[in-house]
Amino acid sequence: MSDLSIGKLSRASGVKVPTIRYYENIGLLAAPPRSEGGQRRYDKTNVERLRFIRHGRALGFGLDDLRALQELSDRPNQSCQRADAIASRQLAEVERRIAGLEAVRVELARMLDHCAHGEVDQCRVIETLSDHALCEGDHLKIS
Amino acid sequence: MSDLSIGKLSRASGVKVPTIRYYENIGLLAAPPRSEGGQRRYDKTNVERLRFIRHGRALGFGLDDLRALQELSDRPNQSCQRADAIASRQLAEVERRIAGLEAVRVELARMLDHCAHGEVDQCRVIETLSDHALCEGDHLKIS
DNA sequence: CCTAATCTCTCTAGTCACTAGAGGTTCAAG
DNA sequence: CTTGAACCTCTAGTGACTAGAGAGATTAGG
Repeated sequence: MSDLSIGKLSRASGVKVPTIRYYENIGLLAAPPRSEGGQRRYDKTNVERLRFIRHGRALGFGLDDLRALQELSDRPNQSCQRADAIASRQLAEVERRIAGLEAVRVELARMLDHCAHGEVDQCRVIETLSDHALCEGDHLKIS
Repeated sequence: MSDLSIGKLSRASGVKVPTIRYYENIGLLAAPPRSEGGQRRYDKTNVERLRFIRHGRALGFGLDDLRALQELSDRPNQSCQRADAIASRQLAEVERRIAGLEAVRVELARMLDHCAHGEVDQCRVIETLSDHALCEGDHLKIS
């Protein structure tokens, strides 16, 4: 019930209208019923669903991961094997990212501090970023 | 000096061969001199440069940011204003990401724990990700 | 010096996750 | 019942690559 147009769904979920249609296209969001004239009519469950996607995306999950996670939540009472696989893969990835971001956070903070009373040649971001030390956890997305 | 082929540069920097050519195409890496037969010949400074790009990318900087940062490092002794702007924007973004990932890390860990002896309906990752509380810092890339 | 294996060249097209625009139709407020 | 906002489909463009075809260059071994 509560019959939302795509525009209202967009405002409620924070996902842009064309993006919602795109998600439908690629099968990430189920095609909703249509009005007489052919316009999409959603119910509130879609708001939840899109928020989930939005936050997941913002945190770096791929659409495939989100699709998998959604499927799991659609039929619970299954054995957890698949969920477990997805989750532990994601956990490792998330931890790796946190570590990398933490390193950069420190460096950016230092840079801002130096910059507050100096010149660019005080800034170590470039050095820091070309530093080979960062390569340890080098199963990065970027080859 | 030290005359690297594109393949050697690739191995030394960790950036794939086609990606190096792509960076040249879009003007992120200067076009190097060529051999008699027309092959690219690099020197060691390019290794540094590509490492910088690689790490920056892996940590979420866009190519435009990296281009800007590079330009700054090419002519230091400038005022730090621009570098500062880039850096503080990135710092805010990085901190926001860390916070979000931290929340997800906790949820994934809990999920794995539940999954260890249970069913999918115990899993709260989806709830967590659709939670509106995450919306506070809502200047997310994903609109 | 010659050959074979390995690189490298350019170019086009594909990927992911959108985003923008054209050109046309439907809905809902007044 | 009109009018203007919102909706429809479709194609094409974005960023940051990645893959493949087909042709030419380089280098190590014999």
